[in-house]
This record gives sequence, C-alpha cells and structure tokens, in this order.
Amino acid sequence: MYRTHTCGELRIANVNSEVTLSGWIQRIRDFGGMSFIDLRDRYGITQLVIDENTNNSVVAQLGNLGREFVIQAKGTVRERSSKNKNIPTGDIEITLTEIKVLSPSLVPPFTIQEDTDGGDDLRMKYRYLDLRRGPVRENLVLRSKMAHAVRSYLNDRDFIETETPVLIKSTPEGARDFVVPSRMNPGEFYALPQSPQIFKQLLMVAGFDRYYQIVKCFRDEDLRADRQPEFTQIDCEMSFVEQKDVLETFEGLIRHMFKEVLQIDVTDFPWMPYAEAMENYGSDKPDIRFEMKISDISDLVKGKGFGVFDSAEYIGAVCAPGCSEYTRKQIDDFTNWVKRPQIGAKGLVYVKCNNDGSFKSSVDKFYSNEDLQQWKDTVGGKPGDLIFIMSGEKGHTLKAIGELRLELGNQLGLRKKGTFKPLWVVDFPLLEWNEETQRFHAMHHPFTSPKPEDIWLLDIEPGKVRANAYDLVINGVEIGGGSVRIFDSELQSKMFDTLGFTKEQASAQFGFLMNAFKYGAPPHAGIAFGFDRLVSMFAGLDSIRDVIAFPKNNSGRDVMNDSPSPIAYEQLDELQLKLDLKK
RNA sequence: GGUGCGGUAGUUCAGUUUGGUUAGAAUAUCGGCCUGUCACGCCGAGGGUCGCGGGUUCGAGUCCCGUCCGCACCGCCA
Repeated sequence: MYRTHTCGELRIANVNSEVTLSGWIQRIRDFGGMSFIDLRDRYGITQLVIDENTNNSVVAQLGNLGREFVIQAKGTVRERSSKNKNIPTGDIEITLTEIKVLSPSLVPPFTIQEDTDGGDDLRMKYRYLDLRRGPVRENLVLRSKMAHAVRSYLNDRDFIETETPVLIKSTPEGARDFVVPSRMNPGEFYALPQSPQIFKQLLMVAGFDRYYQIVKCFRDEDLRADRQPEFTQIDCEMSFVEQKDVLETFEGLIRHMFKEVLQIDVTDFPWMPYAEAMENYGSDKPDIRFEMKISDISDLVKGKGFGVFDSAEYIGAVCAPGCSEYTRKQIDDFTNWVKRPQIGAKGLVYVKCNNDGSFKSSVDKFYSNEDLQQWKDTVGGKPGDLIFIMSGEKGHTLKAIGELRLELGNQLGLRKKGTFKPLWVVDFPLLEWNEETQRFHAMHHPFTSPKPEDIWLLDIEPGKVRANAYDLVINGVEIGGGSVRIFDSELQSKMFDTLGFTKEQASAQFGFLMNAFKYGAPPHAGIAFGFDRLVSMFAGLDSIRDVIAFPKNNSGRDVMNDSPSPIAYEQLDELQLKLDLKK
C-alpha cells in the first residue's frame, strides 16, 4: 500500500495514528540535529520530521534526498510544538519510522512553488512540472468543476450529450480548416471541425430536441492570449424554441455556473441590440462594468471652421470622469496611444471641464465657451471631467473611441476583476460585405435565420438585414454566440444564393443538410460558449493558456513535444503526398 | 503578412541610453555549521558562446545590418 492518507487530510484528531504518505518532496529544511521535509501531493503539504529519536537508517537516507523526489514515508502523527497557521495540516507533523525513495528527480529547471521563478516559455516546455504548482492545478480543478456544473444543469433539463465526428468535411466559409489527409482515399482530405454546427442541426432533424456537448473545436488562424488552435466549446442546440427561450435557458446555465462554482449571484442579463452597442460603445462586445458611453457630437461641432471636424463623417466623444487635472504629458500619452498602428487614429482632441466651470481644450481657437458647454452637456460631463474627441470615417472612429474607452476604464480602475456584468448583444446583421472577395459573407454562419420582418430586404439591401443571432458578452469578452437557424430549405437556398454560392456549390457543400431539411426539420436554435474563456474569466486570468493543461504557444507549437514536426517519407508516400515547400 | 517589447549564470533579472578594468544581484545547486523551521539562518564554492551570423571600431553585452526564438497586439478568427 503506497499510502493510507493524502498529504492534505491529516489533522489534530489523527494524532498518534500510524500513517503512510506518498508524494513529492517540496523542500528539505536541514538543521543539523533535526530536519523537516515538506511532502506534497495534489491535496496539500504535510510536514515530516527527523530528530534525535528517529532511527539511524532514516537519518542516513536524508542526504540522498532532493527536491521533487517521490518518496513513501511511514510514521506517527503528532502535534507540532510550533504550529503553522497557513496550511490546513499545520497543527500536525509525522515523525518518521521509515522512508523509501520511489523515484528520484533531477533538479527541476524552475522552482515548483506557488510563485515560480520560471518564465512562461520554460513552464510550457516542462508543463508536467508546472502543473504540479498549486495555482495551475487549481485552474484545472476549477475547469473540472465548471464542466461538472454544465453537465448537471443541462442533464437536469433533458439535454442529451452526444458526440459528433472529428473527421469531417471541409467547408469554405469561415475560418481556415485544419485538414487531415485520407490514406484510403488518396488526394482527399478530412477537415477538423471549427464547430459541430451541421451535426447538431442534423440531430435536431433527427428529433433529439435538446443536445449538448463539451467539445474540442479547431481553427487554423493566428493565435492570441485568448485564442488557441484547438479550444473547447459548450455546444448546444434546442428544437421548438424561439430566441428568447434559448437566452433564458442559457442565462440560467451561466447563472448556475456562477452560483455553483463561485457562489456568486449574477442576476441581470440585459439585452442590447448590435446597432446600439456599436453606437454607444464602438464594439459588438461592450464592457458594461462601467458607463462612459460614446456620444455622437457630429452635428454640434461642424461648421465652425475647424477643418478636421468639418470634413469628418463622424465625430464622437467620450467623457473621462474626474480627469480634468490630467497633465499635458498624460494627454500626450493618450494621443500617442491612439496613434499607434493598432488603433490608427490621426489625433485626439481634448476638452478639460475645469472645476470652476471654465474650459480648456486643444481647439479653443475654433470654439467658444458656449460651444464647449454644449458639448459637455451632450456627453453628460461634469466639472472636473475630461472629454476626449475623435473624428473620421464612422466605423473606424467608433472602434477607436471604443478602444480608448476601454483603456480609460483600465487606467481609472473601472474594470474590476471579480465583478461580472453579462450582456446579450442581439439583432446582429445577417451579412457583412467582404472587400477582398467582393461579396457578402455570413456574419455568424450561413444557417442563421434572418429576422422575418427583414427578409424583404434580402434582395434589395442585404447589408441591412438583421439576424436572429445573439452573443453573450461578459465584461467585454465574447463568451458565447448563437442563432435561430433556418429550417426551411427554400430560405436556406435563398441564403446560399445571397452568399454567392451557385446551386451546384451549395449542393456539393451542404446538400445533405438541405436534403435533411426536406424531411421534416423542426424549428431550432442554438448557442456555443467558449469554455476556455469562461474558465479563465472565472479564474480571473487574461490568458486561456493557464486553464488548458497542455496549451500551444503563440505560433501554434507545443514546445513540450516540439510539434508540429515533419513526418517520415514513408508516411507521405502512403498518403501519396509530395511536399513542395516554398522556402 | 504587419507593429511593438524582449532574449545576459539552472532560473528571474540589472547592466545597453553615453562602447573601455576581471559582466553583477537574487534565487537555485554543491560543501560546512546549526534542535522548531515552514521564503529557516549563517559561512563558503562552483556556475556565462551576453540567442545566432555578419559588420563598424584599437576595443562591442552595449552601435549597425541580417536572422532565429518568445510574448502582446493589428490583419485574420462564419
């Protein structure tokens, strides 16, 4: 028997018990006459003692031990003479009668403790050591709890957990597919799913009525702190429901997870139309932990001789509360910040609303005090506030002010971790114009249903058609999204038509789905949540890598096993593939 | 594809602005001392291709060019 207890469970009540523990040596503190060993496993740390009463065979072994050795220790639980209040086992220790090395260890490349000295790169290379650290392990425990909460909530509501294929057909819309060559079908390829979209819709046609799956999805696009090439979705679909049924069911899920896992009551899930989100926040995923809405002041500022504003399509303002005392340097820093290529603004106009009611702005030459007063009233400014103004093409400018708003929120400490503000963004556009391909693309995916009252626009102004599509945004992070689906094969083929598919292309790509819809498709709708993002948000982290056991790095590489890697000539030959690398 | 930041002991970093003696600190490791530590303490030792290649210079960790790698972001991500 390797152990009678874990390293986290012994307490004062266990005093005098004979116990056997197994685990990793966290640290040895050698005092010459006596020594302490911290023994660690997943459950905690227990202190082992060697002193003048310990038998010589144990003492003799001490010198052979080192950090991260796996040992088995037998001994007796006793009360400590000096207790450690910081750990749950801090009242007791084990006096050793026997110690056995189960597995020695090299000196680890970084210290394995709560605050490691290891950099990200090194931690990823030795991820199995990194995972021994409490904080990283806790993230994965949290992930497991959250998955459990998802399953219990959905199982209780008659959802059926169903697996769908991982080797599927490549589709041209959307993100780039990862592809897998087929040996038995030379020259042909599977794709890894970007989402189980079509399969879950087919399950609805099959009458499953309520489906979910916690499932890996794959996208061959460039990575970010919150984007991995393989990631996990909570994928769901329901039949005989309307948009509001879906939103109610799944805000229930999110509420359940917050309550069950974090013991937090999240009550409000307001709805905000996409158009309103863009107008007021310059983003389709507003962070509504703080106000600071963007105001359109185009009509107020034009025609006073300031050329930059006069020639701009749109002039927007955001008011930073209590910032009128910002120095020239601070304002310059913001100006430079918005001028970076990532934002790409030409400049930044400011108006200081001084506490004495006067104004100081970078455009005093062109505007009177009365003008500035009017701006202040429009943006809802108060004495002591600072108004930032940007101008230009409407879409870009709104986006830029939106970014500035978030940065101001950061600097003013208005984006507090541990505060959670969910928001449904609804009524997304059905289509968006793609300059590159000179055609409309589905904003969500081609199976998204247009709003019935907008269908008439499909032929004359496709860009104006709104969809029954929705995103769940929490704290400015897109956590999930879904839509009411098209279940009528006529409307579906009209949709493909609008997207520029020929009948043949549509039938080759999605023929089986359109066929399925000819055999009695129920009205259905669904949603998918980014599980990794949800976990990282619950954990209070900005990167999803820390909530994934074995993540990829920035360039999509696994630095631990050095993949991807070349394959043998024989493997290529079997697949009848030849490489033609450009460099 | 692009922009920015970074790469110096096992590890985390300082040193680069303004080129100049033997490249430092902390931590880890090893050795010695230590009976109540829990970030133990004290003394000592070892440990460096300053990412790589080229250039400028009497002299390069430091300046220039190229390149590789990491991170963040833009494009991209239905």
